[in-house]
Amino acid sequence: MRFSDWHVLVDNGFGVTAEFARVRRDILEGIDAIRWPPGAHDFALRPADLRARPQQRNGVKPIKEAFVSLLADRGWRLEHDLFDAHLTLPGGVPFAVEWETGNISSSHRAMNRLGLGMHEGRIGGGILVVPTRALYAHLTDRIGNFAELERYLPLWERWDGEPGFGYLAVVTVEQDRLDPTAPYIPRGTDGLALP
Amino acid sequence: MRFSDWHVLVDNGFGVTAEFARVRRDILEGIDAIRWPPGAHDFALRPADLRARPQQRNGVKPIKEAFVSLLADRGWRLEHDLFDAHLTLPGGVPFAVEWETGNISSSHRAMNRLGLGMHEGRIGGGILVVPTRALYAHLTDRIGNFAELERYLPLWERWDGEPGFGYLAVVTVEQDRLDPTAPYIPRGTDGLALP
DNA sequence: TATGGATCCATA
DNA sequence: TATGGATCCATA
Repeated sequence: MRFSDWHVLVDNGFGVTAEFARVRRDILEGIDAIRWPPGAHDFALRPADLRARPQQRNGVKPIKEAFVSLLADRGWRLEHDLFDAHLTLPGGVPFAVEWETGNISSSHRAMNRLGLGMHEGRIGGGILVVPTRALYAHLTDRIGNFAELERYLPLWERWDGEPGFGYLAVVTVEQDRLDPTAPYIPRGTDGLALP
Repeated sequence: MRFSDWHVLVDNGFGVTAEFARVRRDILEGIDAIRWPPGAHDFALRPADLRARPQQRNGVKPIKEAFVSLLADRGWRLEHDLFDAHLTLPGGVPFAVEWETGNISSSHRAMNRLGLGMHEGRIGGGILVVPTRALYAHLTDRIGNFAELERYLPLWERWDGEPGFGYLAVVTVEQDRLDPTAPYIPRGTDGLALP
């Protein structure tokens, strides 16, 4: 999958550290590891067909697996009840990453969760990964997406400079290309996994 | 329906004004106007049956109708693309109310929407109405509820004292009583519901 | 029981 | 097309 943009909302200086360089590299490599169809060398998505009845769209559940998997390989801890993944940095401060392909409203909760984590001193910073609008158009309806989150960014940028709020960014991802011959990513509980 | 609690998160002094007294009265009367079954003198809810397959629960869509209707009668404006209802106060500042029976994550978005409205100066304050956990237990699964929102309140209380942030509260509501002989509130066909 | 999510609906 | 919502799912 293709990394699109990195929107920094809060940065107390962490963004220029070596620790950050490592976080950034892990996340970019995690995004790059996402492939479709299984075994492909990139992420080629079958376009949604909104005229079909019922509409044909790609499901989202399997998408993040390769991402989370790579982070785990890189030493990140996966604890579903906290954040998708977090890494304890040399200074002893956990840094969290949330991959958000739930409903757009769930992205609001994820941002608030990162904010609360910083407010309570449980994490020093975090990143939310969401689809661009161009990717969103082909996935399950109403999935989190940057375009819709964008007008709320000023609310979260207010945290910049507050004690405990070390770093916060929204990272966007997109398909490498559309391919009408690719299979749709299965939806629902049929349990398909990316390799 | 029964008013349960009024949790004030932000108050720049609005809470002691005559305008606030009017807002409060309208909201309390709006809550009181919610009845079940239709035509009843109170809100008597059939208990959810979580052992049945599929689970039997009450839908939420019709619940807020009487509330919103009463506010409209009291001069509040209903504009679905902004807030459920808002009232322009003598000072010229709109005050917003959101009735939240969407998913709990949608309650996070609603709080952020109120915050953004104050940040941008479009409203002077707002109120979010959500079910208590006791009401939540009998409604569509994962509906917004106070218990689950509670740990995030410190995040929104941080807005207190900030310019533009006049007033913010979370108001909770609950059934008057459970009644096994009452009909279930009908559900829609959203999400994964079978048609 | 508790929490994060995934999916489809309604309407402007 | 855009936004808020409503409904079940998976799993600890």
